[in-house]
Amino acid sequence: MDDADGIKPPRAAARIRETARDLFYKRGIRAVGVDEIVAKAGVTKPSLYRSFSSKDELAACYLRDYEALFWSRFEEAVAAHPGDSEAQLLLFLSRLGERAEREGYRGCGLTNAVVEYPAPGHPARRVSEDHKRALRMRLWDMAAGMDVLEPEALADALLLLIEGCFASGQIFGADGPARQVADAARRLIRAHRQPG
Amino acid sequence: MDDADGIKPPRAAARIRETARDLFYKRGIRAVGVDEIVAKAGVTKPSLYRSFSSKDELAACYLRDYEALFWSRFEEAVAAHPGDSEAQLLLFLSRLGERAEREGYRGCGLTNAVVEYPAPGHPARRVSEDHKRALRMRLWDMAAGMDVLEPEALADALLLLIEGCFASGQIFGADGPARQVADAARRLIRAHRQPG
DNA sequence: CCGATGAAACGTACCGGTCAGTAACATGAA
DNA sequence: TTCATGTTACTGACCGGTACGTTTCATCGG
Repeated sequence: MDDADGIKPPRAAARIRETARDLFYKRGIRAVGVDEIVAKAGVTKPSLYRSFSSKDELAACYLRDYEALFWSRFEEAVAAHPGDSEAQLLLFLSRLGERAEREGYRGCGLTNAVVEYPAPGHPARRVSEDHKRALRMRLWDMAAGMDVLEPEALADALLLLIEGCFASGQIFGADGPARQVADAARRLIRAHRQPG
Repeated sequence: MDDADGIKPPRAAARIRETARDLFYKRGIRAVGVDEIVAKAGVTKPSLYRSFSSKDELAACYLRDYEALFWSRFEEAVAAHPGDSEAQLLLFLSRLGERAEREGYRGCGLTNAVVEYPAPGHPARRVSEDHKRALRMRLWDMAAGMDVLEPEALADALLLLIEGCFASGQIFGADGPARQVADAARRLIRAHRQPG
């Protein structure tokens, strides 16, 4: 038995995924080697390559997991204010602003992957780009329900604030600009209810 | 004579700096090895290490060069509208928005370096953090001259837009949210002239 | 003019270590 | 048995970094 409580440890692939998620997020994908992943996961390299065809594929898997986490947070805020897309977004942003000021915050794993892998078509980049396009469309839908004059422009401006929060959070840490994200969004939404 | 036109080619250190700037910006610092830099620069590795104590130091040098380029663009916009900090900033942002949509745009080299090097105290990260703090203070000064109620909050919100433009430009390319940065800033400034 | 000298800049060849990835085989449980 | 996993050892390429020999050239005394 591998565990004193009699609880079976996760299978190798699952342990690798969890470990990769932690290491890739905290230190970056390129900075972490597969040897360290398998060592920290308590598995071996062949086990990794039995479940993932390459490190790039493992990175893509990490990003898909990360995206699922992102949407779960997003939908949680949406569910808290049914039918009120402005309140939904502001709740999401206020929570994001809090997270971005916490120690160890490293921004958005998907955005970071785009920075780490500029080559078009890279598996990791592809996952990230798809996600960002989906987020943009989702914001567009939400902005359309906010009674503003140019919902498309507002949605894009909100996306700029969000990405700015990701970046600023990991640059400045506490007491940085990230805390302004929800307030800035609120003012921006209001401004978009007036012409020009 | 080394050149048919009688023009002496740049010395090794200068060629290395130019080559490193291109490669580091386009592909990322971690992704580029010193072998490739010296090969493309037409020099050899010992020449690199005679001028730079390490790759990290070369990266820091690249970022200092990058910062100089950033400020030159910034001050150019400032000089175009003496005494009008709002016009100064909006000009800078409209130009930034244009650049961010161009092919090959890779965001801000300094922000990218923070993503690539999360470890505190890393030479590259230190240059980037210092720069971002300086930019934040500069924006704070400019916002103070915009006749708004909370210049500090406005400055931080503008910084979020700027960082969002850096990120979105390299994620979406053309027709992305980055083009909204100047317009969003204009609305945000106006919104900060009203209470709440 | 001459050849010697020293210093700076440069290149050849190499170091140990780490990278991602694999082959062959052993173990242990269902 | 079957099947997931671990063990060991390995590959070839690449990593950042360096010991050491070579070229270049200005400056000298004579």
